[in-house]
Amino acid sequence: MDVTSEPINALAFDPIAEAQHKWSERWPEADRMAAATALIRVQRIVMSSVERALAPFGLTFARFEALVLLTFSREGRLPLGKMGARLQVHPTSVTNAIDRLEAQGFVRRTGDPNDRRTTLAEITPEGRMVVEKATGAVTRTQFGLEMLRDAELREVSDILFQVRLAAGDFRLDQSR
Amino acid sequence: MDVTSEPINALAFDPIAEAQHKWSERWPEADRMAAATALIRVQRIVMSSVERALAPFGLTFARFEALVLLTFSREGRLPLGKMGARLQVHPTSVTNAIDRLEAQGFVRRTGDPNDRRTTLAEITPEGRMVVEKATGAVTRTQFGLEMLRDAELREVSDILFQVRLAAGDFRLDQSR
DNA sequence: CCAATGTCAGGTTGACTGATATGC
DNA sequence: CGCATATCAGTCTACCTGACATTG
Repeated sequence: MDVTSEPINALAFDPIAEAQHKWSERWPEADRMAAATALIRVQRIVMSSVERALAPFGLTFARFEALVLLTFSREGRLPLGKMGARLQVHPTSVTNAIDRLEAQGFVRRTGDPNDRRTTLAEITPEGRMVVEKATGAVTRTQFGLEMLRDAELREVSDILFQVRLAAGDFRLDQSR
Repeated sequence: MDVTSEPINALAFDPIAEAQHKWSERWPEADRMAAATALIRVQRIVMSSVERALAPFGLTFARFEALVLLTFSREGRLPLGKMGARLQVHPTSVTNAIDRLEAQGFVRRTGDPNDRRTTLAEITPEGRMVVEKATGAVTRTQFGLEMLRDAELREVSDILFQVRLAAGDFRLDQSR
């Protein structure tokens, strides 16, 4: 069952507000707890919206992200290690994702003549076709955020930018 | 469009800002894509902060949430179905989480005399002790959101409240 | 009889650890 | 030699589907 698309059992009140109140009676940082919990819930809403759109194409979010990253690259291919760094996923997860995409015919592994340690993933014409269609489907779901106005989207992005920056999610120097 | 009003050199190296720019050249809803991606990344930051704090206690986030929910209940016990509804997780996930918590001695299953279909999970004294210590550890990590001020936390909670409401995450009526 | 509750079997996914082969 | 790159084996958590027994 899909927890977020069709609520199992809609609650008669906001569970986060309730938890925030009870938390504050015993522990500090209730506001932070509430924000963190809201982030976790909304991430599930977004994920489930996106994955529902991707399922008909045989793609998961992780594999979709990898394909999109390849279409953004200049020549449609990137070293696996670089993909992992950019997508912030574990090296073995990249190997796994590329394994599946290769089995589906959406990418193909190539050797890098300049550095024979590295493996390049290259998007195939089939991969380009599926990413085009899948992106259309994902865009039409609006990522589950159709109720937010531009100003709110920007607000969220701005605040979360600070979190990502402080957490070292990326660097401000030129290392690419 | 700019994601933030932050230093311009930061934008060039923020992978989300970069993706937003490239996305906008080919597809609509780039702002929504950027906000959705930021939500997913920050959720990972929050999760990893919390799970790192919980690991020494043998708890995962899901099991910790279940324990906290039980301490918030009047008598320290709740039907499994109700817990699933409150935590928005799949029934089989509740069964699994309670299985593990029971094996750890933090909860115990009880029958409900009023409705013999339901199973109650009841927190044990050991469960109360571990949740107290674990909550302290989690609170000290500030959920990975230590860089946000109160106004920003509230802003995030308010905007995400709209998302949760529209997604049917809960209902707003006064019946309890 | 039908609905609700919890459980179980079986499968997928993503992430992690530790070890390994290869090449810089 | 140390270090980087990718892979593999094995493990773990969470989640899902479909089925089932029990009870209201």
